[in-house]
Amino acid sequence: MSRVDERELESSRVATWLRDAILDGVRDPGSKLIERDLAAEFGVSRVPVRDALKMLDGEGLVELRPRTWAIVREFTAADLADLDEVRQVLDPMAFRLAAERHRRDGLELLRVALENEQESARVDNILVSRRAAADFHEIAVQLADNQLLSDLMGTIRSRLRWSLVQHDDLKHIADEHVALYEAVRDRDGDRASALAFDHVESSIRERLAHAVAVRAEATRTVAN
Amino acid sequence: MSRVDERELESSRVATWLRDAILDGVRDPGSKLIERDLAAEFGVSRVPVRDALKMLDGEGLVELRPRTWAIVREFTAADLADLDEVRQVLDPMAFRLAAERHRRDGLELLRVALENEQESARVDNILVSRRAAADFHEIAVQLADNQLLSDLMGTIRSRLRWSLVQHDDLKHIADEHVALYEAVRDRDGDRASALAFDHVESSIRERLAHAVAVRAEATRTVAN
DNA sequence: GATCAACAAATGGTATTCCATTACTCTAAA
DNA sequence: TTTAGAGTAATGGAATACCATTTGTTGATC
Repeated sequence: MSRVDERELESSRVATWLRDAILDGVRDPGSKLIERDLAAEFGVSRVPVRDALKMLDGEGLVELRPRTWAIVREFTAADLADLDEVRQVLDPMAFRLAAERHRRDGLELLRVALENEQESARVDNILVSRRAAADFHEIAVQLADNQLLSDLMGTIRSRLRWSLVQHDDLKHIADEHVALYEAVRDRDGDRASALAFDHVESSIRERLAHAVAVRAEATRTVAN
Repeated sequence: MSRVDERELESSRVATWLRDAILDGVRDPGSKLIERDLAAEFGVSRVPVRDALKMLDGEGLVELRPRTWAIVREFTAADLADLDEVRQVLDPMAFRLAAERHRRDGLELLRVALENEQESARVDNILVSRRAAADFHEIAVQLADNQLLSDLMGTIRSRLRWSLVQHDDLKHIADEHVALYEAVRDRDGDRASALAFDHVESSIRERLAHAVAVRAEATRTVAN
């Protein structure tokens, strides 16, 4: 039942394994990623590991320097700011197009994801809610029906997932998603676009508040 | 003098070779890319060829299906439309940020690229002018000082280069670049953004006109 | 004549091996 | 004690070999 799909490539499995390890914090930013070690650890040869590292490099999760070991990408505040700026143009575009172009079955998928998100946010199931929120975004991008946009979003997906760990006002996010859904459903591109912009702005504000809270907590701890 | 840099990776050289072959039309869209053949043709083993195909897959120039041969990506009208839509949000963003953040030495680079473009457009040097126009865009993206934006633009650079082959009103492009440069120089983000949007729109119109002209020509030829 | 099955050829995925380059360490000299 | 340098270990890049999967073709059957 839970047996792995033999058709999936080893390199993809290694990539998934490594990606989760990095995003779950098992591998520290800046730490070495040595092909031979990873290969031995995962039980494959170096070739699929190389391929996997290439993929993660494309996603921006690892830094692949020529002729020396790769390292886990260190995300800085500047990286987060860059991501926010890009989202501020791509998310409105995605939701505008989704509103203008969605078909009935696609809208239904969006609705289901939204319901999952609301329900899990209501009962404070952080992991499921985060996942559903990510699904909501992803489905909206699909509805936009622009393959290049989907590809670009795919390359920043891991970064996004990483940035989401930074804050967690799930109910607030779910509420904004409700408004976004309604704009898409009503085929109101302008409203969807504006809401998406606001959504990014509010997530930026929330992250800042979160960072301040963490810093205050740290200061308090030091003081004691 | 023109001796190759031995420090550059073999895979990068293969990628450059293949990329140029595809963009120059030496390899037809849809044609097979067989690792063994490419390796023999370029005189290396399959390994760097595999790596190169991975890179070009990331750039959207080749389609890499699992367990069977890769093919040269076939660009459709839909692909061009997708590219235009993405440019309509990323280009304004890039020029707005470039206007707001540029430093003196960066602006100087932009000015030099612009002068090259104007001069070569004046004497109808198509190749140099296209190259300079591409440089102008690329430098502007650098001035925007957003690493993620640079990366995303990098992934669509090959597509852009491909789409540029479709039209060639060089002087018109150069004129619009002059206006863009002035907005950037004046640190007028709003104007730069609006001009960039118009710039994309006019390039879309021009391509359409070009396509219509080509089709009319074809019809005339058939009629004779 | 069309269709499907089986076999053969071709192809990409992976493992193994070797090599050039890089990073580390230890020693000796200032 | 610090620093420069040589020697050594470690690492990624590339070549080669082998295997599983896919594709193309041929022939038999309906």
